[in-house]
Amino acid sequence: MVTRTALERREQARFAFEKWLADCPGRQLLDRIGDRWTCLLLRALSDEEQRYSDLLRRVPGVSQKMLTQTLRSMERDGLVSRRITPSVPIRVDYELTELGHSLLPVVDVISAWASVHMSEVNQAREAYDDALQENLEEDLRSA
Amino acid sequence: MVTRTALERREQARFAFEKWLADCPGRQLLDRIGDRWTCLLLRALSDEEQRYSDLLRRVPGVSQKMLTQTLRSMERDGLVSRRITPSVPIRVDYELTELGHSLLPVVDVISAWASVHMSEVNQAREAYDDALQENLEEDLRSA
DNA sequence: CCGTATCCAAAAGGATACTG
DNA sequence: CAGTATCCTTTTGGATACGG
Repeated sequence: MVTRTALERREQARFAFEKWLADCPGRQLLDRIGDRWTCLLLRALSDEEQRYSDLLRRVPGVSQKMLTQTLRSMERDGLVSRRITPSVPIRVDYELTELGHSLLPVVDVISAWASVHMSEVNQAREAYDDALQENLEEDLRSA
Repeated sequence: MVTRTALERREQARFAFEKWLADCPGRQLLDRIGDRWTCLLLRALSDEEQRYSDLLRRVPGVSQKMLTQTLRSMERDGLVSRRITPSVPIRVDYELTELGHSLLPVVDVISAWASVHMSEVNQAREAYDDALQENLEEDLRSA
């Protein structure tokens, strides 16, 4: 019989769960587009290919590090293609692949829901925070 | 003339950008559903209301802390409603609001794209990593 | 021009123990 | 039963400096 400590069993269970989670396709996609820049880059590249320096200017606030990192992982996942022109100075263009294009409708659906309903969310948020505030003050008075 | 240091100007620019980013509805929604548990909970609650302890069991791997935290922020944002039955022992049920329900088609679109295309993404990923590995070995040989 | 490398701060999230 | 509180690790992403 194999002896296992509680820790080992937990590690094992956790590993199995992580595996299950990684297999859930929707979760994987959210890991992919849920970060700070991927969606913005998809949009920035939706119409035409762009060179690195243009993206750096067109996407407000992105740092060189994050631009490179995000573009690399998008390339790795087959969402963009990277074309190098070894001129002087060097020029690199990024373009959405077919797979990348197929993702645009999805982000459109997300944006559409957001532009319709996000105000409701923000209202709910304010109402919730106000109510919380009231309760706090009430607690203070009764104390 | 107002004198400002470079640091102040950067802070200012950054603040303005954060504001712009916060105003982008799509980005806000991704911040909302892009976390580890929100989508899973939306699905778990899609059919019928569930009590806290059921959710804890039905959603594999979620901790008490994250369940409570996620449920709270969903409630704050008007996606779920919370009903307390002060019996002994106490009972708390969570139910999707109308707003929460309206989000289900969105996560369906995400899941749909994922179940169709995620295998392509994984293939691209492997191909990319393999190519990278080949290059590494080549570099070693030439060294 | 197009990156890489390094360091660092903030945030997310898990483990565990405790409470009304 | 339904949480809170605390501690800790991991991940994310920004700032800065340097390189081909």
